[in-house]
Formats: sequence, C-alpha cells, structure tokens
Amino acid sequence: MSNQNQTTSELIYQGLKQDIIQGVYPCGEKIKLEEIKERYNVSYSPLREALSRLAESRLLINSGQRGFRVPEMSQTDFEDITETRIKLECMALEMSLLKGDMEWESSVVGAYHMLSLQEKLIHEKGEVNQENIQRLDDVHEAFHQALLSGSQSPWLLFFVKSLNAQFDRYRRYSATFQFSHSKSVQYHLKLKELSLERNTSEALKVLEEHIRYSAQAIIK
Amino acid sequence: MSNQNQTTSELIYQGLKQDIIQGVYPCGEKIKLEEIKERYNVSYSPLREALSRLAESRLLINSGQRGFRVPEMSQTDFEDITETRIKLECMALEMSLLKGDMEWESSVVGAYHMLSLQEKLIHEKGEVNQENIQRLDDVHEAFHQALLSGSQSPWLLFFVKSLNAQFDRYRRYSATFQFSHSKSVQYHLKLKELSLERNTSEALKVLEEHIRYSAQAIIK
DNA sequence: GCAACAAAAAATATCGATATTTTATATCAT
DNA sequence: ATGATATAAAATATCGATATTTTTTGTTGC
Repeated sequence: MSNQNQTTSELIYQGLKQDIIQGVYPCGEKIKLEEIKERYNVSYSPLREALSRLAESRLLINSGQRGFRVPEMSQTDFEDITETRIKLECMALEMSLLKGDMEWESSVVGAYHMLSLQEKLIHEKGEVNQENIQRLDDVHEAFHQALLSGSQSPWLLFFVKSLNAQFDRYRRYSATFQFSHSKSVQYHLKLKELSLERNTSEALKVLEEHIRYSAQAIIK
Repeated sequence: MSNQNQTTSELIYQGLKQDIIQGVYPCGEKIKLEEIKERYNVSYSPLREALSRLAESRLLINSGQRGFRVPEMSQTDFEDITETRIKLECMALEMSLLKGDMEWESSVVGAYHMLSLQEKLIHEKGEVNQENIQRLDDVHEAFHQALLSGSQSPWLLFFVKSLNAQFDRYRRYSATFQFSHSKSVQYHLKLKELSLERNTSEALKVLEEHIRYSAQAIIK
C-alpha cells in the first residue's frame, strides 16, 4: 500500500504473493516462467526478482538450476507456524501493554472499529463476496498489527508478519470461511478491551486462544 | 553451504551478503549497479536477483525507482536486534533442552569441540589472521545453531539466523575483535555443560548473559 | 521388456541493449 | 544572486535474445 514507486517488479511481487497465499497455485507446483510471464505480461527480469524475493521469505522454494515451486504443506509445518506465531505475538502483545502510549491506544481503537464494522457487514448483513472477505482479512490483519505495534520492536513485528502470511496460506487453502464467526468476533472485542485495560495476563490468554481456535478450524 | 547448484545469482548473493555483513560497503551507501556489476563480473539479472533477496531480509533497502542502499545503523535498531535475539534464542534453547534427543546432544558436543579447538588456536597459540577469524565465526555460529537445533522449530531457527546476520553486521562494523576472549570461552563451556545436564533455568541465564556481553562490547 | 545411453525438446539462467526515471547541470527571468 | 524551469547526464528498470542446464523422448543392446 501507498507505494508511490510502482515498479513492475514490485507490482508482480505483490500479485504473486497474494496469489500464492490464496492458493491459486497448488502446493508443490512448479512455477513455469514462460507461463506466468505471459499471464502477468512482463519479462523475465522483474518476474525473477519477485520470485527471488518470495523464495527468500519462504513463500516459494528456489532449487538451484531448476526453478521455483510452491512449498508443500504439512501438519508439522503448520503446527510450527502456529506455535511460533503464538509465542511471538504474545511476546509482542506483552510489550505493547507495557509500553503502549496514547497514540497506540488510538490506533487500536480505530483498527478495532474498522474490524467490527466489517464483521457486521459480513456476518449480520450477510454481504458475503470475494471483495468483502478480502477486506475483512485486511482489516483483521491491521487490527492485530495495531495491537502489537506498541511493542516498539520492528524486528518482532517483521517476523510476526512473515508468519501471518504463512498462516494465511494454510487458512486460504483449507478454505474454511466460517460463517459462524461469532466466537472470533468475541475474541476481538475481549482482546481490545483487555489490552486497553492493560490486563496483560488475561489479554495473552485470549490472544493464544484466538490463534489456537483459528488453527483448529484450519486443521479440520 | 553444500549448494551443488552454483548459479551465478546464488554465488553473488553469498558474496554480497558476506561483504555487507563485514562492512565492506559503508552504511547508507548507495549500491551502484554498474559499479558492482563490474566488480563481481556479472550482468544485471543475477545481480538484481541477489540484491532483491538481500533487501527482502533487510540487509539492504530497496527504494522504489532509486536502487539499493546499505541500511543505516542505529542504537535503537541494535537494541531491538539484541533484545529480540535474546528472546528468540532463549525460547529455542528452552525447547531444545526439553525435546533434544541423542542426536542433538551429539551435534552439540561435536560443535563445541570444533569451537573450543578454534578458540584455542586463536587465543592460546595466537594464530590471528583473517582466515582463522572467519573460521571462528563460522564454528561459533554452528555451535549456537547446534544448541538450538533440538527445538524442532525451523521457523524459530530461521528468524534467529536472520537476527544473527544483523547482529554480526554491527559486530563487524564496530570491529571489536576482543583478544581477551576468555569470558566468551567460559560462556560456551558453561552453555554446553548446562545444556547437556538439561539445567534449563541456568542455561537460559548464561545464554542471555552471553548475548548481552557481546552486545555490550559492540556498543562501546 | 528394461536399463543405459544419446539426441531432442523444454525450461532456466544469463547477457547486452533499450527504455524509463532520477539526479545533476545549465539557462533564464525576476 | 536566487529560484524555477529546461536540458543533459547518469542511473535504474525492463526487455528480447542467447547460452546453459535439465527434462523428456527415442534408440540400442542385453
């Protein structure tokens, strides 16, 4: 977002990332350069730069002289992602509650407001479509980022972001869009309130539960 | 290491990464493509792929339409790296001591042996040269990796590795090669023994101290 | 039939040149 | 002089073509 310098390489990176996370390319599938070169209508250079970046953050695998492919999914990998995510996010949340200032509080309140509006739109008014779901994902992501942003640890947030992308890939793949999201909605409300009250121990508990609940729904 | 498929892109990636960490390119310096294209004697494509990857892991900064540059260093950034490193490494060590099997123990013993030999070579026999220091860094890194490898969390190890690269850049930049490394040697010995004894609380304490000690020496 | 090897096809990786954008330099009006 | 604008230079980003490697196909001998 808000990237003024829209280089082709950056654009295709964003597009590919999105597509990989959304499961457009099946697991283990080889990425044929010629093919997606045509599809995205670009040449090799920016394409390969984008692919290289994605491989660096493990959204692709780059095997020596034989190109790029989409990583396989496995139970153990997902469990590792989930457990690590819980640890790092809890860590960041703890720091947020300790260090978060007024600006942080405002961003949490603001992000929560957006999230709850979008949740209402989908789950109460039933306006379920691809665009609204994408938007729900975005504001949900933004809410979590806001919560943790008080931690003042760019590195921790960087890693959390990376894990969330991986987690999302599993989520999208399992295609479990739960219409009965009431539990999730409750989690978010509690999370917001406990955070603003600086009730660390309870907030951490809820965050962990929230992540585990999502993970459980994905494993099936 | 042990990458059989030595593509030009991979080679130049390794080389650049090493050079950035070792402080060959000053902080904030712009990476002139034409210049290092000549220096490494390659063409744009593999060079830009390598640069893109390095930017993805934050060893470079890629600003829109105006190329790549080496990140600035700051006290706060280094503190974030250090604190995050402590948290993640301690987390991984705790898991290692909990889950580590016989194979893990062997790798720790083996890695420690290598490390202590190299430490002796340098600090007792005084064979101090660029090559031996590089080798010390390598076996030191390997020892820490071995310690944490029992954790069974590839994602945690991935992040730790990334942080260590950043940490190393600061270390190399400050150019503090301490000849009185006796303290560091003691840390490693203690770390090994406490780990094999599965003395979690003490091992974590020593690891944290070890990292803080290194960080202190860098800040000056 | 089947393994081993050779030839052909396909795909990846790299190159050198071009187009685009940014940065530096020069010109002009105020 | 100074700031704005146009021009030139430099640097980045992208393209299309070539070289290299891998994969597939086909052939031969057993």
